[in-house]
Amino acid sequence: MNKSILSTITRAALTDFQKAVYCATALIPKGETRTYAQIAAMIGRPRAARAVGNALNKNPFAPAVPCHRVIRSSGALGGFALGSATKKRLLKQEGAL
DNA sequence: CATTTTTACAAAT
DNA sequence: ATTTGTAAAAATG
Repeated sequence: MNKSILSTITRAALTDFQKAVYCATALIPKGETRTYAQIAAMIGRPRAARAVGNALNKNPFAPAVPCHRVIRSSGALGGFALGSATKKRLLKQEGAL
């Protein structure tokens, strides 16, 4: 309903946490990868790896932030809005894999 | 504004 | 592989 849309727009303003996540993710050097835990630790929330993934998922700067460089500690690519296949391909292209 | 649900994680079992 | 713990946003009321 309209209420949901309004709620989304109201919260569309980036929070400090989101800003930190996008910044840290954008700082990842090309050809390297970071785990969600590393990003979380970088921004001061070492226990918020999950929240980091959440922020990247909503990532309003889709092409601005290299979310494809962020993977899980287990080595899994995690998820990707454009599909895990695309993410894997991008990492391979950069030489991260 | 408070409460509940969901989530692209991580560590332990 | 399954369970538990943690953190934040979106949805719901």
